[in-house]
Amino acid sequence: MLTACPEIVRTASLNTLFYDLQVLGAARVGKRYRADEEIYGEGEAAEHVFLVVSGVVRIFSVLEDGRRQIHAFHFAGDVFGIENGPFYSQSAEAICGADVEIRRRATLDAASMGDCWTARELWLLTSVALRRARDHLVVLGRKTARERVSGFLVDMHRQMGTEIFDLPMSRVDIADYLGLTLETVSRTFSDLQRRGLIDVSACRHLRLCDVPALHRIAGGGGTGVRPPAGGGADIEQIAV
Amino acid sequence: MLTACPEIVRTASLNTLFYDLQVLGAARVGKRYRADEEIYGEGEAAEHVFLVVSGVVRIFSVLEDGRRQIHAFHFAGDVFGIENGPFYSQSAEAICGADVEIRRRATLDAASMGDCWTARELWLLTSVALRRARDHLVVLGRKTARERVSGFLVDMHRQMGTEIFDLPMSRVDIADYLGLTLETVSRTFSDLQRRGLIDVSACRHLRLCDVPALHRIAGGGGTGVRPPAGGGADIEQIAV
DNA sequence: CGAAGGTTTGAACAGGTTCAACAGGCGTGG
DNA sequence: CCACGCCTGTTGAACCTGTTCAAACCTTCG
Repeated sequence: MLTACPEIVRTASLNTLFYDLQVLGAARVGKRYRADEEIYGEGEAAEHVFLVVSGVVRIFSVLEDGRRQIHAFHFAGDVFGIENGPFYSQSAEAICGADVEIRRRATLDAASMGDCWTARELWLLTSVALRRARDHLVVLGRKTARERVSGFLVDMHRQMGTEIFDLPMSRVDIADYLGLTLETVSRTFSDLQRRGLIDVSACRHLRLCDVPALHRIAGGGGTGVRPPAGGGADIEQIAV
Repeated sequence: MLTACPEIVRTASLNTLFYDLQVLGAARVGKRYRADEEIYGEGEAAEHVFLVVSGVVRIFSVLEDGRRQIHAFHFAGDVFGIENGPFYSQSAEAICGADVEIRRRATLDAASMGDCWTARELWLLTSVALRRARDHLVVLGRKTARERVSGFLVDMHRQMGTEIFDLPMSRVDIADYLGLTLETVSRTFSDLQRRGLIDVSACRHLRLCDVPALHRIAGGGGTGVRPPAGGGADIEQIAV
């Protein structure tokens, strides 16, 4: 830990990849984005990678007729914008005011060519994104509105670390993330409140009164089925 | 190209990663799976990686109550079963009789530690899987039954390379892949046939009469929106 | 204080599901 | 060789979840 470089330490605590780049002497650029400001658009040349320092970022695709699917929300410490091909395959926008560290992708590419550790770090980040995307596939393909919203709240709880928190995103964002309409999301919130599972004091301000119950409603494990503790050779008997 | 080792050449034509492992002297194991046979189950120790040589494999998750979501179908030349963590996060089964090459994951791990090229190959494979998963997210989250089925047929067309082909998977598999019920898939097939877009002679045997129309119905690009040819700085104006 | 955007709620509607019956193909066995 | 049964797929009808359209309700910010 290089105490001579406090900025490095701060970044290091957020993400290993950016720490590596720091050590390798990559030029450091930070930028503040305002709410709803575009960070990059689908199809643009993928020349940078990003690290959320504060705030929240949404990654999404839009169809010709305007239908939008949000793939992921990224919070402080999350890296996004890693691409293997020449173009960004999704768009990214800040949801609220957000500080973002930016690095040249060329630097990263070069680093990963010469340093297996960096290459494996890239792989790890992509693997985690893939696992999440597949969990999300199960949600969008097979879960009901109530299950989706409950699972989303459990995820937010895990992210925030507390039962009481403010949602950084609007009902529309949640709807576009969960493959629903904003009305259905709103109705489901009201329903969960009526059942005493949550407490919506100011539409963005939530209190989860019964996380285990929400977890149960979400079905399985927040999103998708997690492997049971302690190996799983006996799982074969459960599988269809 | 080592003509002295014909097996290597064959494998090389299918996949770079497995070729690398071959060169590195990894023990070669192949296995034939029967239809519906499990290859691995979610939660099992992830000790192998697989390459489809012939046949088709489905990757999926199952919820407690039996709801199933198929994440992907893998055809000849596709690698599957690559995991970053200790356990498989999905299950895999052969859809029809399938020949599969199997390699020890430990070998791959060792290779990727010492050889950046292998590490980057792993990253590439995971990146492609991620891009596909995200395209699939848009389909499951935002598309209608007709769009899903049309997009699926276009994808199969791309995979098979011809307008006439046999579907390797059942209606249930297609439904679980597209987040629909088998009845809806069947009805949509009938509907597309009535409109003269496809010709279903024997329930598995298809002829796509109008691929461009199917592509159009699918909305955007088979699945998801592909970047336009030749850069895309001007895309910013299209993005929401 | 007033306007504007985000949210809630209501009522009608529709796409897809569910349950159920039927059809066709294929392998088995008489 | 044909009959039977099983499995897969198709079709029908009722139903339901979530959507759509519309109005009212905050609440926040200028």
